[in-house]
Amino acid sequence: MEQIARTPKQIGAALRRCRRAGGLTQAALGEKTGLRQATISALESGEPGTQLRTLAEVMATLGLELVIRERGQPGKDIGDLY
Amino acid sequence: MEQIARTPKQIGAALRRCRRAGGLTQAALGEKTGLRQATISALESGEPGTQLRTLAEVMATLGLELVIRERGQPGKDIGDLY
DNA sequence: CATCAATATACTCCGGAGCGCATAGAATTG
DNA sequence: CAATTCTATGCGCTCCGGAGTATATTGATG
Repeated sequence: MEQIARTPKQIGAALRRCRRAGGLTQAALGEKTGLRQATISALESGEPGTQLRTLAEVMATLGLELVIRERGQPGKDIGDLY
Repeated sequence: MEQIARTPKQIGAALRRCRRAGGLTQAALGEKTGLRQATISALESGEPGTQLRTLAEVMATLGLELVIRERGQPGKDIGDLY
């Protein structure tokens, strides 16, 4: 499941889906990452002030990585979008 | 060119390559984004405290997007096919 | 419905980001 | 080399994230 994001809101939404896919609650993820549940909530809600450290911590714990690429590259992933 | 990143440092390094690929200086990117050149510098250096708003602003200006996916999906990555 | 789990909000405190501004240091070029 | 461009760093300032803690609000579930 590759999720595309360009804004903090989209990033947060994607992370939320990944967390839920792993059957975790915000509190549980907070435990694993050493972050407060409220911080997870803010991140997933797309608070633009959230720090990269928080994003990285959550991604690492959820086993995720980022691909940085130019916009609208119609690769094969297009199919995964719909 | 798809760049993979898991840490603020790797994110910053990737953005730096993208900026340079576009022939921009930090100052020029700062102009376009409304961010200080020092802020661009910090982001590219991988300061973990950098905010998502800064990342998003820079990505938008450079015409980039993120793909959030699970770590290490070797075969699925068709990016290196062309 | 009632209840319990999950998520969002609120408060104070502290630290650090990003601002304007300025400059030091590094890299590039002639 | 020197000269110029680019990048990193410093200071004072304001603002807000995240910690700790607690409580609302929302969402599932029986």
